[in-house]
Amino acid sequence: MSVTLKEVAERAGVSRSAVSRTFTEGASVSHKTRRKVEKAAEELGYHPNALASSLTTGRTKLIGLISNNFHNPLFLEVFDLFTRSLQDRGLRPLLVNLTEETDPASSVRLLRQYSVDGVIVASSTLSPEFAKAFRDARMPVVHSFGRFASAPSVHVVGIDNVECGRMAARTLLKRGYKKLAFLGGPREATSTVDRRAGFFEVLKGESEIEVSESYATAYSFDAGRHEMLRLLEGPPAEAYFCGDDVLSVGALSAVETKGLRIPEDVGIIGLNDMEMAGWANINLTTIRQPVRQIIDSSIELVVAMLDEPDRYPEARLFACEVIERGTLRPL
Amino acid sequence: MSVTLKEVAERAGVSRSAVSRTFTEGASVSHKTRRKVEKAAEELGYHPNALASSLTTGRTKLIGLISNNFHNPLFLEVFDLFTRSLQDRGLRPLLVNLTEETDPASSVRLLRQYSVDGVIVASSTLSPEFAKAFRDARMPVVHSFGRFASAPSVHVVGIDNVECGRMAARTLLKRGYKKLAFLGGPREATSTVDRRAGFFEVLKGESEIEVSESYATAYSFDAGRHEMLRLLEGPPAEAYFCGDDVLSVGALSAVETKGLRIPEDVGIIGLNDMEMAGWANINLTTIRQPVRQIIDSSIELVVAMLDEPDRYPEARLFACEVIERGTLRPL
DNA sequence: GGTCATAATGCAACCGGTTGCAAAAACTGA
DNA sequence: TCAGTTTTTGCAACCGGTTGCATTATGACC
Repeated sequence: MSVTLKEVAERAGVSRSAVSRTFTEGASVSHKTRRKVEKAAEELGYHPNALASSLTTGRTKLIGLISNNFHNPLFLEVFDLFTRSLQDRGLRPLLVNLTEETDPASSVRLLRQYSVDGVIVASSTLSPEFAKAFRDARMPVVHSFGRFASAPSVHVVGIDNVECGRMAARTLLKRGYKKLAFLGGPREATSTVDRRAGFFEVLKGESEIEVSESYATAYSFDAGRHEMLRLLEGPPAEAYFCGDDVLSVGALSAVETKGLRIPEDVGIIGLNDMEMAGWANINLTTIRQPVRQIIDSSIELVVAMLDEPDRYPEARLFACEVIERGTLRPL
Repeated sequence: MSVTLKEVAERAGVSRSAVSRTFTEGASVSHKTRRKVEKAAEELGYHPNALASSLTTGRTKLIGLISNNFHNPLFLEVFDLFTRSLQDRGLRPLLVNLTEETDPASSVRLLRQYSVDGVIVASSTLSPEFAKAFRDARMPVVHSFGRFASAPSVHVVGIDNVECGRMAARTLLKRGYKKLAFLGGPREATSTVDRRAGFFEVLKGESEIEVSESYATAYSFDAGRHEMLRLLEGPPAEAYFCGDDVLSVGALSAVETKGLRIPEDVGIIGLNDMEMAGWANINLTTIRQPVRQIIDSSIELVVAMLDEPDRYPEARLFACEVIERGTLRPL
């Protein structure tokens, strides 16, 4: 089948060890043998078998990348960045699609079978417990886009969703909206809970501000549109803080369908700043989540854990920022 | 570190072979030992190391999934389906993001190092040569969404882009459009070339039909919008066949920006039927590519090649269908 | 109970590498 | 030239499994 170490060794007239050493960084080989080996390897078209070597080195350079967000356009960007960054560091992503049907425990088993060096859980909707299952199995794990906790049980890299809620509230207040609403994602999602909390925290103090809340069943276009259509059967709020950008786009389309103008009649602010939010026909005012930084930091963290498996769990938070576009009335 | 075969064998009081056989489908083990082994394994929390076994079996159950389409929303659906289907068959996707910078040869090397059982190249813009590099390295490979060829050099699963071009032309003719245009994706992409060919083939015969053509620099929103804005500086065509759906959405937004009505002033037909095309605020008439079928078929094919590595290359084509929505005038 | 076919088991070699260790080779300085 | 030091090298054991083969245990049948 494939060319092996042994064949190269024979051709080069050296021992197998010598060949192995030629291909291991920092091993002791003389120039002469190295050249002989490289020549033989070249002629035979030899490439070391990463899996075989992982057996003794204990490193596969495989990173499990788990997500359940295969319907959120933001995650195409997320996958793009993750795969690029991992590749740049010589790591390979083993992708796991966590569907409703798949048993969480089975993904732990799976990634253990493949002896991945580390695991990145990329999801804003999964509970911290999920990532913890990997830690319990003694695998380095980082929860990206996960919920901030002041005493995290696993490494978390993401944003402070509560603060995002506050930010949204302040942004709306500053623009003079009096009748506000929170249009959240699924109630169970930790991100929904936190964003709501921050939003209401700021508004609670404000007299003469009216706030209402409701929830879409998913972070999706259809759910957002559906819920907004329902809301618009009654008198609308002046501005909505929507669970995320996809939800916002759904809500926007509902508003248009009902013949209301944006931002004159109804204002909308989203969260994420997915690429599409900037498209001219959507032009969504939103809160940007620094995706690239979160991803780079997640990878750094998981890499650091390779050498330091018992590293004390930390939460890394990145600041978000409001991106002004066309779905809120100007200041 | 991790529990091994040997430890289980010792605990169960049997040989290592016995343990190995307990975990291999169809091996000969008595009920009694099997039970002993299972008990010991359970107590120790043993799980076989897939990579170690791959060394002797020659099967890793790893499938390289290569793509360069990390900016096309359709591919989020593609990745979703690929990962699910692979998982359902007990295969694991090793994702490779092929960027402009990455050297094609290096991805061959990479996937060879990880002894993937097979490779799926998922891209409509890559040349058939790319997939061929894997075949030359004697790896089972399937080019999904690749270019149809009557004498394919590697397995191709996809659609007949020429026929799609014809289909678009006929659809526009049937609606009585007289002044048509092709707004293609990048000139180099085989899909662009083929779609154009089919489109013009049908229209060439038609007298009193006026056709023009131009190209966007990428299958992207910005490129589509940019090119359409440019076109709209002159007198517009009555209807455009756009390179794909993202391009179409960009074009749509340009049309709206210029204050023209859709479909009254300008008609647009796309290709792909990505999820977003059905969103109420986009509502794009388009040609649906049967993504699920293409993916299932690709996986079937690559699985079949595991047992039959020299299987004669074939091209599998799936029929497309026009999805009527709101961007073309009705019949 | 004895013969024979069949099923279950363990041994040992192997998959494609790595690595500790001791021996050999290559330097160093006097 | 030689002892002492450093580098390079090969041996052999190991990583965590699988598998062909010979041996032993089991069961069927008379």
